[in-house]
Amino acid sequence: MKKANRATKPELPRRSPCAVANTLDRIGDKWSLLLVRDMLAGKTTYGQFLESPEGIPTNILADRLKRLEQFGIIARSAYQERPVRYAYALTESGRQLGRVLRALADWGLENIAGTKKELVPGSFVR
Amino acid sequence: MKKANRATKPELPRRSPCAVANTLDRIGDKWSLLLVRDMLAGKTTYGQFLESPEGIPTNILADRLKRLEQFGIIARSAYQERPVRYAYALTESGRQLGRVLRALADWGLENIAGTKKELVPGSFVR
DNA sequence: CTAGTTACTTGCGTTTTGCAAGTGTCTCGT
DNA sequence: ACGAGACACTTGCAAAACGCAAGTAACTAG
Repeated sequence: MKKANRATKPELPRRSPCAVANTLDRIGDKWSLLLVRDMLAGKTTYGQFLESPEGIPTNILADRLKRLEQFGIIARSAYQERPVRYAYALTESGRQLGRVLRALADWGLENIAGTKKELVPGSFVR
Repeated sequence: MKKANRATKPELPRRSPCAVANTLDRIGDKWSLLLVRDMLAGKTTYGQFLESPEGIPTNILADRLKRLEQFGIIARSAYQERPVRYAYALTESGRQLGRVLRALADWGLENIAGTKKELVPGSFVR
C-alpha cells in the first residue's frame, strides 16, 4: 500500500483536463463515495464506518480516509485526548459531493431492482 | 479477464441493498463513466473511444463495453455488414446517467484547479 | 497478393484489493 | 499492579484487476 504522510496534497498524474476524469481519479472507486455517504448520514469515526453493511476492509478504510483527507474532501480532528480519538468530517468540498450521491442513488433506485434509498433515514434526501 | 458471453445479465454479488453501493458496483471505476461521457458526446465506435485523451487500454475498453451492455446501460448493433462494424449507443437507462456525469463535472470544475467542462462542445451541458 | 482498417483477444508483469492477524495506546475493573 | 477490552490502525500475503504490447480475424482496396 502507498506510503504517504497525512494531509499532504498528492499531485495526481492527470489523464486529461476533463473535469469528469479528474473527479473520478479522486473518488472513482468502490469505497470512497460510500464513506462520503456515511458521513452525510452523520457517521464520524473509524469504528462507525466499519459497521456499514458493505463491510469495508480495515486497510482499505485507513487508506481511503487518508486519500480523502489529502484531497481536501474530509478533515480529521481529535475529539478527545487521553486516549486520542479521531473524528472525520466532510469539508465544504466534501459536502458538495452530496449532489453526486443523490444522482447515483436516484439512478440505482430507478434502474436496479431491489435497491433502497437510505440506510440511515434523513441522510441525503432532497 | 472475466469470460462472459455478451448480453447476458450477470448476477453481481450484492454488498448491501443501498442504491449507491449497487450503482457503484456497476459503474464505480475509472473508465465506465468516461465511456458514457463519450457516448453522450456522440461517439459510437470502438475506434472513437480509443481516441479520447485519457487513453483507455484496448482490453479494458472491450471489457467495459461488454459489462455496460450486460447491465443494460448501452446497446451494441451492427451498423454495416461486409465487413461487420459495430456501433454502441446508450439505452434510456444509460442516458439517465447524464445527471451523474453533470454532478461529477460540476464538482470537478468547482474543486479541482485546471479542469475543463467538455472535450466535445455541446455534449452534456445542462 | 500485399497493405490497411476495424475490432478485438492474449500474455504477462505490475498494482490494487481483500482477508486475517498483529500492534500500540489508553481505560477500567478487581 | 494486572489483565481484559476498546479503538485505530498496520502488516503480510494471496487473489483479482489493470495496463502495456503484440497478435488475431474479417474483411476491402490497390
